Amino acid sequence: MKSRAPQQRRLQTRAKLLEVAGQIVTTQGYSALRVDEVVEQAGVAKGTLFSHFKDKDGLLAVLIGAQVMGHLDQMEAQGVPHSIEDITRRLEPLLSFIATDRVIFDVLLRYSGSTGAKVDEVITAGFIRQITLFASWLSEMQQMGLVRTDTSAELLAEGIQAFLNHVLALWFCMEHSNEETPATALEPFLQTWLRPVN
Amino acid sequence: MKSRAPQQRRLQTRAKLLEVAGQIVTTQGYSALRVDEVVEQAGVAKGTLFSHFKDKDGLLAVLIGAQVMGHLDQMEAQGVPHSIEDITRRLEPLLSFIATDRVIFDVLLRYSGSTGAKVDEVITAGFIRQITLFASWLSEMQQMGLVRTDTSAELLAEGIQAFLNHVLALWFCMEHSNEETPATALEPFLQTWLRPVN
DNA sequence: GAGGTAAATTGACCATGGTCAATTACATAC
DNA sequence: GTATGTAATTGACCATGGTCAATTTACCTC
Repeated sequence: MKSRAPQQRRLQTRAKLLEVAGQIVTTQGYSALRVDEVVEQAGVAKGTLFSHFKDKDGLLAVLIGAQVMGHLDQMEAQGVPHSIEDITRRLEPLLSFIATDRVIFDVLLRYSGSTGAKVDEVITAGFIRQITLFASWLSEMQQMGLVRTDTSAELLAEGIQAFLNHVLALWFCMEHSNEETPATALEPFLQTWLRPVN
Repeated sequence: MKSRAPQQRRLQTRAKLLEVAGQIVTTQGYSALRVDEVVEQAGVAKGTLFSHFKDKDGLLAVLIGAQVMGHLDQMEAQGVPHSIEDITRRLEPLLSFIATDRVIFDVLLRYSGSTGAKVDEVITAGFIRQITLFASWLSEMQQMGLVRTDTSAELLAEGIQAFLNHVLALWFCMEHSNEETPATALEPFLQTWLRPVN
């Protein structure tokens, strides 16, 4: 059960890997990231990468998690939405980010569950934070009579999550030649899900 | 635009591939299926498999699609549900099937969208049928006052789909040591989503 | 039944993620 | 400083899905 703290060398290696991977991602996109390219540019062996991250998705999860956290910061800073459409507006940047690349969606979905233990993972932490944020919004909006009160804010928050994933899944299956965005597809679901009863 | 009908030889090869693959799946499960094993047991070259199916998922999709169709037959045969809990009961077998293996869920999710064109694919056809079935249930239940009428049956049907995927995604992320099943997790969402408005 | 043509199949080859026994670098005790 | 144990890293190797130019097979026409 005892384990020493990691040495600086290890921290540097990890930082280098993330730096290189981040750079590749920003210039070429998530789906263009190759393990071989990362380790080559980072100047380490392949095995090293996999001693730092469980697998390629684990590396991606850290990068994606950071982006998601940034979006959550933005969302949180804007305060409680004034209406249901306002929720859609708040969600729009995050939705657009995920919609840019299927692998983002895949990684998020894979790590998404775990609304419970194992908070150590970045993605998991992001999801917990997201659900918590939604729930706090909804709780306040319930008190203001803006959303239904016959169901707990937590369940409503989870439902939003479900609809987010739904519209994104559809998004990736379609040719979206039209100007439809995931956010606009989300709106009717949120209305029906959250609108106050009578 | 002209193209001849496939020869018997081709149909036989395809049937053989599906037969072998189906057998492997039933004895070892979907996630244990290997392309090399299939082609070896089918007595054909690797390239042949990929001339019949776009990729490994394409092969899996045919097998999974058949199973899904079977479940839809069952569901349809039972007639319109008498209540919201009844919907959950109808859904339970399908849900359990998907819950047995992550790759089933992944394949279904990948091909799930396409509520539109390209009906040729098995999975797509299954999804369209599923949504249609849900919608017809809900339409009838609306008339009987069993589910809310302030939203179209089609949107409600899509929402059920979203919740199905949601509880399944959670299912695969958790250690389900407890006796919780995807179906029981689904119930509260369906209640909140469908319950008539006062 | 010869020749031509398109369908069907082949299998060597590639791309890519991931493994693990062996090796090197570091820290700590003496 | 030297020994010793552990952390960190290495890179040859493997597993597996997928490609495609070349080859074989079936069909059609004269």
